Amino acid sequence: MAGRPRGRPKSYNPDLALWQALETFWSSGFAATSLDDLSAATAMNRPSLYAAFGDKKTLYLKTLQRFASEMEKSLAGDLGKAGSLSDTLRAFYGGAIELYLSGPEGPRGCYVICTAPTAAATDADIRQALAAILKEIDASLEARISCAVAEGELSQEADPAMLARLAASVLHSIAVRARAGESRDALQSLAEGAVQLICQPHPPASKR
Amino acid sequence: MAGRPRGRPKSYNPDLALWQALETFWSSGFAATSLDDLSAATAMNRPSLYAAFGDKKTLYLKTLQRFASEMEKSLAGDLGKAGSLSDTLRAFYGGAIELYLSGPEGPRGCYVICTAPTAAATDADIRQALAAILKEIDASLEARISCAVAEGELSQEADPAMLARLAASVLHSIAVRARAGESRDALQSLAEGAVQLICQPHPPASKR
DNA sequence: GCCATTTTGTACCAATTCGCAAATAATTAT
DNA sequence: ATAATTATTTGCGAATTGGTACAAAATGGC
Repeated sequence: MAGRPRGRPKSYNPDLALWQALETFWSSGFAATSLDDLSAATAMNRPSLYAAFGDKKTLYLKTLQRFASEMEKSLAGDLGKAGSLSDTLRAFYGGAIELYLSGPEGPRGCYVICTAPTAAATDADIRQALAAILKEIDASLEARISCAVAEGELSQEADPAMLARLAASVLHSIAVRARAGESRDALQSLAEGAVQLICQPHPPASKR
Repeated sequence: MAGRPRGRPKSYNPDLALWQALETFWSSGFAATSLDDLSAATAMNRPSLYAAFGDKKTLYLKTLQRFASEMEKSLAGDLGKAGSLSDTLRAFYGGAIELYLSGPEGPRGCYVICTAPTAAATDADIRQALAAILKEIDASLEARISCAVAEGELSQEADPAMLARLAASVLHSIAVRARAGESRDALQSLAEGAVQLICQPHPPASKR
């Protein structure tokens, strides 16, 4: 049962509020988002925000973790399904493009790629969080591509780690291009080009 | 001769000051950089800054243009030299990596890719400037790759516009990865992988 | 009913933000 | 020299910033 904790009940849903904060940062980035903005978006007053999530930077780091965990779920879903590598990658890119174009006030790209780098140069914690997420993307793709090599879908000569990092690179670029206003068609075409280049039967990128 | 303009002479060098402002934005991004920071970096007091470059956003836009024009010079240099496409691309990526890792206080990635997207979602002017610069990178690479196709270095089946956008995508990713702290080795290896994938003799990415 | 506990709401703080007005300084033109 | 022109300096001011102190409110335990 667990019952209620003890004192006055929270008037907000922590998971929801965290996501609302994330969306606010997503629009304006870390520095340009004020505590007033966050307070308005979450319908929590400042002291509640502070008590629940710590200071602004701590809250931002928590939204990065939250996005990473949502992304992980989605990655596992897209990359985990049965099907050819090319179809899997198409679904992967397709889902990302839809997400990146789905902002309530226009396209906004990837939350992490488009907001964290700015703050990463001067803040080691944010830099580390960004690096961890990039690594996770690389690793998820590498796992799926290794699989394709093992099953003979890709040549044994193919280098899964390298191909994964290249595939991730196109994702990063799509993230930025979406926020810059590129059309869905242009993004989808870029993704398709990446799929064809990566999934070709005779890979040129021999291990060095 | 042109002589001196008329009144009191400027005590600053506009080109230098613009670059100093750019470097300041490069470290902290648009929103986190204050006019005091800019004033200190340029050794200009606030009203002089304002008179010379307009308000903060206008100044930022001018630094984006400045970076784009420097980049254009550098691109023309790297991509314009004689040599195989693969060597040309190696030089292109190599130069970018050195620049991205060369920050006075640690690696800072690409100025445009790592600072403009954050502000681009809410500011149409910045978004437009970003889009223009992305387009310019694509176009420069496409010109060089078209050349390679015309000279038979790449198959006639190759799609220069697509390959250019893929090559640019890897550049964008390197820009972000550098700021996230990836090692020079990792970045160079990624670049080499991109070169090999793009410059293979039998391209799979047929035009659609 | 009364106390302990937790959250909320209001108000406030010191510091910083961007932008500008007005006076001062340095130069050229006449 | 004097006027005209341009840049710099000082200092302001209204607004916003991130963060907190303190009292009021809402719950559970007894």
